[in-house]
Amino acid sequence: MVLKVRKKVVALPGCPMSKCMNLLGGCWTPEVLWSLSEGPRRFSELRRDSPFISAKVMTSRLRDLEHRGVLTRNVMPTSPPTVEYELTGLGKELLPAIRSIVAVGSRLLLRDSTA
Amino acid sequence: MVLKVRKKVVALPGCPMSKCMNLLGGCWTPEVLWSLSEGPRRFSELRRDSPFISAKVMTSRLRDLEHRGVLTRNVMPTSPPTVEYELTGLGKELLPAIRSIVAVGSRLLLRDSTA
DNA sequence: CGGTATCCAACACGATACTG
DNA sequence: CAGTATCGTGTTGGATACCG
Repeated sequence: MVLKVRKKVVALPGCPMSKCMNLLGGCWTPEVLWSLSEGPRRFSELRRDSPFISAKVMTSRLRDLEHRGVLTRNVMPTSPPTVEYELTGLGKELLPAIRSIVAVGSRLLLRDSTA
Repeated sequence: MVLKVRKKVVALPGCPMSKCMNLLGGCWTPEVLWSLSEGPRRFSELRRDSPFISAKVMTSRLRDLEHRGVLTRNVMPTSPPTVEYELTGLGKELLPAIRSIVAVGSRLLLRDSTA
């Protein structure tokens, strides 16, 4: 099992920050979005990107994001079913925030290893 | 009671995003940091900024952020005790990410009202 | 492959009451 | 003013097993 830090995110509707945090505040949500940021990916690819996310949570996160219009789910009618997830315009609008988060995180990591 | 959306944030150590989300992924954490972004504030001021945060959560959030080095807690030896919270350098490093989040959220709100 | 259903335990939150 | 302690509650995520 992976070391985990869990916290809850509660947000107030109508405020900009909440508007955004509602979309990316979910458990593992930023990771999923990040995986999708460079193009469409399949379910199993996403799972490989983030092996520590259980299938249940991955599914629920994807469904959630789909309902919120952040990504689309395309089922290809192949013999072994293939499903592709892709960010929508709305999803892509979230990327700057995610990139900022990653950028800040990277700086913090550097700082740690430097210190 | 306020409409709430709750989600958990689980993060993996060693990855930039987790590094940052660990710091601002907590419940109400972005709101608190945002309140502090323009200068030191007292406990009661913070509570007024975000009336929907219970005292217990506010305290725990502040303690947490203090331990992580995101903010400092200064107790002034006045007769009614006065406590001021202020962002540290680390805390200020998080602001760009928060600003991005707010910026994206604002755009999303506009989009909503326009649509 | 891409899920879904069930069970389960862990938190983390809100409310309340009390303190220096 | 600025908390802390306690209780009760509910959501949520992990694990496991199963399906088209």
